[in-house]
Amino acid sequence: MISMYKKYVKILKDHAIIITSPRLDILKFLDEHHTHPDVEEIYTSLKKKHPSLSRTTVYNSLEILKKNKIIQSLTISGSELRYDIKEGLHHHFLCKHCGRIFDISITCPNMNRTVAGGHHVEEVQGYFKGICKKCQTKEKERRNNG
Amino acid sequence: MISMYKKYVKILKDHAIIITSPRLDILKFLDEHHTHPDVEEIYTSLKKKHPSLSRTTVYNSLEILKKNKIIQSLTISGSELRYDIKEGLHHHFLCKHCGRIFDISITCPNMNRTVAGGHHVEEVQGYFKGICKKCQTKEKERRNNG
DNA sequence: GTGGCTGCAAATCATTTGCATATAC
DNA sequence: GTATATGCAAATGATTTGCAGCCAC
Repeated sequence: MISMYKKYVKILKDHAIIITSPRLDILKFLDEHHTHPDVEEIYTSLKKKHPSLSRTTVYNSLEILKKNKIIQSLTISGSELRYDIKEGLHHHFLCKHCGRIFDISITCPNMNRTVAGGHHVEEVQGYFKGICKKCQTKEKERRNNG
Repeated sequence: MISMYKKYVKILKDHAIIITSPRLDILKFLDEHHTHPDVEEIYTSLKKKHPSLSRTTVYNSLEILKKNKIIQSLTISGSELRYDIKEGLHHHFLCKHCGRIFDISITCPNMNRTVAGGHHVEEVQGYFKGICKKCQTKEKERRNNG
């Protein structure tokens, strides 16, 4: 049981972060759900197993993981923050129809630059918005059948 | 006096948007302040000339200008929305030190694509974060003098 | 043992909503 | 004249803060 968490214990240890179950659970959740969940989704899902969990702890835990660059937050939705395990450089696509966020592997030489307009760049996020593959297909089917 | 607004009257007319003073004022403000202000800054500034102005109207006006693609909103700050007159494709840089947002003229062939990962792209925003030119200079001076 | 975390309740901040009045066309 | 915009106050929703008790080290 505990061994399932070995991977996440190591990540926290490597960053000298105190090991607590909320932190392990959140890390595990983000590692297993690459759907860019918001705080509410994470909270609701983990609350089932750990009824004493509070939203505050979710906020705090996400914050410390973010400060240690283990995860990142996305502002692409415009309302709530969404979270993502940081693995390799990738960008994001938001479907205006279904609201889902997808990883995009487009790379851009200019987007990896550490200097832009004379400013020192530490982070880059590319946000793409439109209609996702699945919603386009559904729309076509709707037109053909209707 | 009114002639100062001719340019903005035309923009609204061209988009078949009803002409009202809050809309003209907001458009003028954004055209003259390329600082990516938030609602509060716009509201506070215009309230001086038009004390009856309400925040709701600022929100409503920005919304209709955005729907007509005359302006765009940025989520780069992570808390409040910031607004920008839409003139040519450009991206944005947020200084983590002073909080200012700068336009970045970096272009990227891949970022203009209308298809990404099979999804249909309608909008693209590139967000860069780090330390701006001015804050870097200040920091250097501080080190040299201190 | 103790500093750092957790969890609750209350506070805050940006934004939205409902509705009466005013205004553009 | 009528549809639409404005402005106020109240509601909502995400996030933050203050603080008491608990747990990892």
